[in-house]
Parts: sequence; structure tokens; C-alpha cells
Amino acid sequence: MEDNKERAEIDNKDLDEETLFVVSQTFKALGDPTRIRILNLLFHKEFSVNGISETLHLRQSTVSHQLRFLKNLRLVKYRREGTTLYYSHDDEHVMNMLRQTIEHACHN
Amino acid sequence: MEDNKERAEIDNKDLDEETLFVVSQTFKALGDPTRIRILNLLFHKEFSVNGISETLHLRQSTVSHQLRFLKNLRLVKYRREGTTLYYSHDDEHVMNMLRQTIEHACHN
DNA sequence: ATAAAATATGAACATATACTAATATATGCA
DNA sequence: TGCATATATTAGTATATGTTCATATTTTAT
Repeated sequence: MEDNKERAEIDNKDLDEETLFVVSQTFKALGDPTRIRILNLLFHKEFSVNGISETLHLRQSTVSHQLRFLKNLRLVKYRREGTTLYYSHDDEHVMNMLRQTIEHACHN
Repeated sequence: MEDNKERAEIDNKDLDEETLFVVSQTFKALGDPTRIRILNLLFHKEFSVNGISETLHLRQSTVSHQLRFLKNLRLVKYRREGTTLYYSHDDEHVMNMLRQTIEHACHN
């Protein structure tokens, strides 16, 4: 036996529950068209909630809900300016995956 | 104006419906713990349906349903040997994303 | 042709998810 | 304080999703 009780999860037959949860949550975040559109919008610059709402033709409520979802997963962050909140992306790894997959899907 | 009517989707404010569908479907496939476990299992070698079922303690029916899902997205393929079907992964890009994200999640 | 083994399918069910309308909260300013 | 603007939250609803049981299909061997 070696001194490492457990090898990296990737080498095991099965994954532990916590890893499974985090990974599935992360991908779930990218598994919805609305959230993809929002993240894609935030690729280049920050947007206010209303900015997103108007640009993507989504209800303010819908945008706010999805931003909370993304915020909980730390995929976006915001800064305040008066009553306005400016959201921007906050996870390079996820944004890279998204970019790659979009490029991959765009019948290159 | 230039001769390219449309730049790559990634540079536009919004994505077209088809791209949105493909991308969200791809991530949706990775957004479920059961499918993640199956794909993770298929990382190293092929497995029969029953093999997956027994290894992951899942009903045969559940595995079969999820494999169909993954097959429709061309994330897995199979070869036949008698009455047994051996499944293996069929999308390097997706498997790489999965590996990266698992490693990323495993509090490295 | 019939039976056995492996896998696929269909229907039913419970839960999760996303959107909406209505309302609440928070901030800045007169 | 009172009002306007921006955002968040709550509750309700419709749809999507994942699992299970039962059954059908497919393939091989006898």
C-alpha cells in the first residue's frame, strides 16, 4: 500500500457525493438557454439587471432570478452604483468552457 | 461594412436559437449526477449496460434510459458482442470538460 | 421454434425547474 | 420624510426531468 489513501477522484470507479453535486450544479448552470445568453452577454463587459433585461428581452424578474442562481455558484459577481447593480462574470474556467462549447457548436 | 454579414456568434450580443439549443443540451447532459457517474466510468474503458448497472448500483432501466440520452447527443457509442452492448465515450471535447471540472471540484 | 439473456421501451409518478405577476426592499434625492 | 428608480423576493403555475415497474425487443444457443 502507498501513503495516499485515496487517489484523485478521476481515477476511481465512482465519485463521492460532494464532487458529484458541485460538478452537476456547475454544468446545470450552463444547461439553460437563458443563463447561457446572460453569461454570453457578460463575456465582454458588465451589465446592469435592466441592461440585461432589455438587451435580451427578458423580464426583470427572470433576469434577477437567474442572476441569483449564477451568483450562488459564484459564476457572476456585482458592484453597486447608486441603485444600480452591475453584474460581471466571476469564473474564468466556466467562461472558457462556455466559449469553447459555443464555438464548437457554431458549425465552426 | 465588411463582407462577413455575421461575425462568430461569440462576438454578438445574442446567440441564435440553434446554437443555444445545442450548447444547452450538451451542458444539460453533464448536469445530472447519474450521467456524470456513467461518463466518468466510461473514461477509461468500455462497459456493458449491466456492467454499468452493477458497478454504479443503478437499475438496468435507468442506465438504459440515460445511455439513450447520451447516445442521442453522440456522447457515447457502442459495439455489439452477442446480446451484450459495450458502451464507450464518443466525444473527446465533452470528456475533457468533464475531467477538468471534476478535477477542479475535487478541492485539488 | 423455443427459451434464455441482455437491452430497450412505454407509462406513471414524483420532483425539479423556469417563468410570471405581484409585492417587497433598498438606495438616492428633493 | 416622501418619492422615484432599480433590484430582489414570494407564490403560483406549467413544463421538464429522472426513476421505476412492467413489458417488449433483439440476439444467441439449443
